[in-house]
Amino acid sequence: MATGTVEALRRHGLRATPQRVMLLEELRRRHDHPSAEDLHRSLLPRSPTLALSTVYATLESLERVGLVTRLSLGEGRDRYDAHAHPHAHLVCLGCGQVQDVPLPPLALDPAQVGSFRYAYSRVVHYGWCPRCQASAKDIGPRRGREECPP
Amino acid sequence: MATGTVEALRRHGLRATPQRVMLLEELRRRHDHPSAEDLHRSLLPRSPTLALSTVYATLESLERVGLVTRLSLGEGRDRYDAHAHPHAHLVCLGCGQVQDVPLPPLALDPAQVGSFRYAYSRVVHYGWCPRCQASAKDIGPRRGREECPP
DNA sequence: CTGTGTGCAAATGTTTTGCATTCGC
DNA sequence: GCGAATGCAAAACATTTGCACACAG
Repeated sequence: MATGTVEALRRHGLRATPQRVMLLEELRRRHDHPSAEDLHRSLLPRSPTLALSTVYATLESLERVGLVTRLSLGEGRDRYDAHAHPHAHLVCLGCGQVQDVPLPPLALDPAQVGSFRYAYSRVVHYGWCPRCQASAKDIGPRRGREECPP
Repeated sequence: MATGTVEALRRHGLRATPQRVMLLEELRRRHDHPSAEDLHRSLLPRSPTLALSTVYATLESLERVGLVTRLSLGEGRDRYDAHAHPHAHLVCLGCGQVQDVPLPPLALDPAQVGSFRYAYSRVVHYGWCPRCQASAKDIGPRRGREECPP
């Protein structure tokens, strides 16, 4: 299993250090869109000298070559995702959990984009997960968002 | 012109303080999606004692009642938008400028959302503006993003 | 008058940076 | 061996918080 990861790194021109292999594997295994610190905490038992700044540096390298995507959802910290297939994200306004959902086809009118050279799009849906619907107002929205059209 | 702003604030249950009026007017006038500090810098000449923390507090109030939208585009600081009509954003990967574009119709399959209570969606398109296409590699991407499917 | 909003300073939390050492290739 | 990556400490930055005073309604 390490093999696939090592090859992926090399194929993208990155040196396969143990930290990078470990981090990419962890990120490919998880589907909860962890933050840099989440990843650091998860890996520390297995690799007690792993520095948080190395996690950041590694995530930056992986993002630069396209193996990882950074998500900024306005929670104060960024989340990371190593799942390649294009998808949208569904965020719970109560507890902040993020799950992957299929990407609706985006009919992007070239006229919209004007003279921009178009690269890609990101779609995020917001709503309330079952548990947060139940616990009603117990948990306030993370970083206030009550309505907001756009 | 101040009148419309004052009424908008009251209609949403907010006290119409000079700071709130000034800030909402500035934000409604601008189309460049300024950050809290951009706004503070713009307003300081007109209101020399305006505190940055007041800008943040005010933006939070305005966001809470839906008069303002906060955008987290992964630049390290958030941007704000007071234009109500639903729209998507088009971000230049070179210089970071953000413009409003029409929102493509999102065919959101209810099954996708599972048991979430759906609230709203955000769509961001990325690309290169004409000027950054020209100056090719002069300016690196803000906070590295070269490809990235999702 | 009452309670919310403001200004100021200090704290918080995340992400970045500088630099010596280690290690992949 | 060479250059890139790591670990550690310190810095930088945006944002939040605590609290006394001011002011909108």
